[in-house]
Amino acid sequence: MFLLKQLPSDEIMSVYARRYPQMDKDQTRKALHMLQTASYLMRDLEKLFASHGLSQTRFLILIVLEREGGALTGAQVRELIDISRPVLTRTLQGLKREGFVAIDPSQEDARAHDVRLTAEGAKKLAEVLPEYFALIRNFMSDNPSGRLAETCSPVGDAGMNGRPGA
Amino acid sequence: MFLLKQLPSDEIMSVYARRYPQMDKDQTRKALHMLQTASYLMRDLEKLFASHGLSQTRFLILIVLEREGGALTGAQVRELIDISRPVLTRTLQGLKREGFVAIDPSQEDARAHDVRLTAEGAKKLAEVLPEYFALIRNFMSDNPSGRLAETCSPVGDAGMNGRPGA
DNA sequence: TCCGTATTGTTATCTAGCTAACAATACGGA
DNA sequence: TCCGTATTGTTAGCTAGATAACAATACGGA
Repeated sequence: MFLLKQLPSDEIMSVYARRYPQMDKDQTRKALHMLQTASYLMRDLEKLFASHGLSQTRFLILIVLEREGGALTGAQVRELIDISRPVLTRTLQGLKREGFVAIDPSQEDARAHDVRLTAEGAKKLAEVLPEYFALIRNFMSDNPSGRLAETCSPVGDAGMNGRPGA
Repeated sequence: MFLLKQLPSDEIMSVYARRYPQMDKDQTRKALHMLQTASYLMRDLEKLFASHGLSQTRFLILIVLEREGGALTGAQVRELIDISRPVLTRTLQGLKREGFVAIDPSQEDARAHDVRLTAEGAKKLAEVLPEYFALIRNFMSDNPSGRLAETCSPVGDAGMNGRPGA
């Protein structure tokens, strides 16, 4: 997460540009703005997920299980989602405990487990997805992607979660 | 962090668009791509910071202290960086322990502390910033901001950190 | 003045990511 | 065959976020 409330002013950027020749002022401005915008969106999404007893990672796992249809082994899940093995283990155990996925020993490989979405898990997804898409739509219309590479507005301590540009 | 390796195909997006009328296909695609790109950049930055004994938050604190010149109280730091008070406390204690900031009781307010950058802290910034700007420049030229709202390339398990589009 | 409320910073405790180290299993070449 | 190496998943222990609850201090109106 990158939660600098106010991105560096043009003046400050120029100081750094002079001091560090490897800096590209325009690209840096775009990158910082992207980091900031994405961080706010991630935080909003995490909040939505949390209100449904999920998290970004839990949600992603359910989504890819639904997307792939049948069962996946842990290793296959990790080909789709870039998380460490321990995080996958822990997250799957939680999802299983709450009934959103079923985990059985794999037939082909005694080391592996087959993971699949339960009816409960599909229900949970169906419950979250409408709000998920609505959140993204609202966020993106408040933070138009044109602005995504443009603005660098000094804002003071604006309202709306103290979020600049929201 | 949002580390879905392969964003949903256009076909899958269409399925969801049909099922959930509140979804805006194009905005959703842009949002997911931004989340993915920003997550990879954040991870690269964290790695860079870690190699210098810093973290995103530690770095941001040092940067705003340098930017503001003089001393700031904790509350003032939190007007600039959107983190919780406990995180600020803990992070400042670490930075103090390692000599990057000095913390003294505030003259005007017995509750508050004045935080300022030490020479060590400034030196650390000067050591990290060239690599920081170089990383951003390289990242942005590998992930052009045009593509930032465009692509949705199915990629398989590409090399380069398994990162699609890098 | 002085009491209620707000602010500042800290502690305790939770979640969620990571790496390192490990056991169990699979696989392939001598 | 069978031994060295890969892979799969787990455990232990770290860092870094978050909230809730708290003590100390500030401040403002009765």
